[in-house]
Formats: sequence, structure tokens, C-alpha cells
Amino acid sequence: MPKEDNFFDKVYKIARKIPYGRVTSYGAIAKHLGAARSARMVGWAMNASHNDDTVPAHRVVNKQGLLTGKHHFDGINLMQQLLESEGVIVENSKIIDFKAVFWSPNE
DNA sequence: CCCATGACTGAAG
DNA sequence: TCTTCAGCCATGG
Repeated sequence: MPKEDNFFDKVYKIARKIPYGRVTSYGAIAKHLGAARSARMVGWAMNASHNDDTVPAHRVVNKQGLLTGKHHFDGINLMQQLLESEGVIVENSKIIDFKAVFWSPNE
């Protein structure tokens, strides 16, 4: 039984709520979890999310809109391509008009 | 138990 | 504006 009350599952739960064509930051997720200072754990959890394909990790970037985790994807360009496929403008591993596509876990 | 690592963030110089 | 430092805390050896 899925107690899955672990930290990762919480992160996954939020990540799965990210709407198509939107992105959010590690800090935003961490804050929503009640651990605003645990942004690292969110990113760390994302690393483990590779085991869970239901988590759109490519929609999670750092607060600058920079695709800091792209190196963890299968290919260096995969993350950017995925975002661009969703209508997110990405250039040089950075999201253009980040605030426009930013999504808050609150919504 | 202690130490190292990490997809972050914010403050300080 | 850019660089550096420190805090954060879960997981693994």
C-alpha cells in the first residue's frame, strides 16, 4: 500500500499537476510542500523521478527559468525540445519569458 | 554516527 | 552585474 508519503511522492504529486505548456521552479514546489528551504531536495527528488515517467520533470526548472537539470535527461537537448514542443520558448537552455509560462502549485 | 553529494536559493562582497 | 558563501535536508556509503 502505497503509503508513498515520502518526500518524493509529494514532489511528484505537484509535478504531475503542472499544466501543459507551463513550468515551475524547485523553490515553488518546495515552498508548497512546506519546505521552502529544501529546493535541493526537490531537485534531488526529480533525479529519482526518472524512475517514474508520470512526472514531467522537464517542466521543472530553477527560478531563473534555466534548464539546470537538462544534463540529467537522456540527451542534453531533450529537455529543451520537450518544452518547445509544448509551446514554451527556450533559447540556450533558458526559458524566454519565464514569468509568462510560470505556474504556481497553488493554482 | 559521520561524511559526501546534490536538477536550489538568497544574501553578501 | 558577477562571484562566492552558507543554509537547507534527504539519501547513500
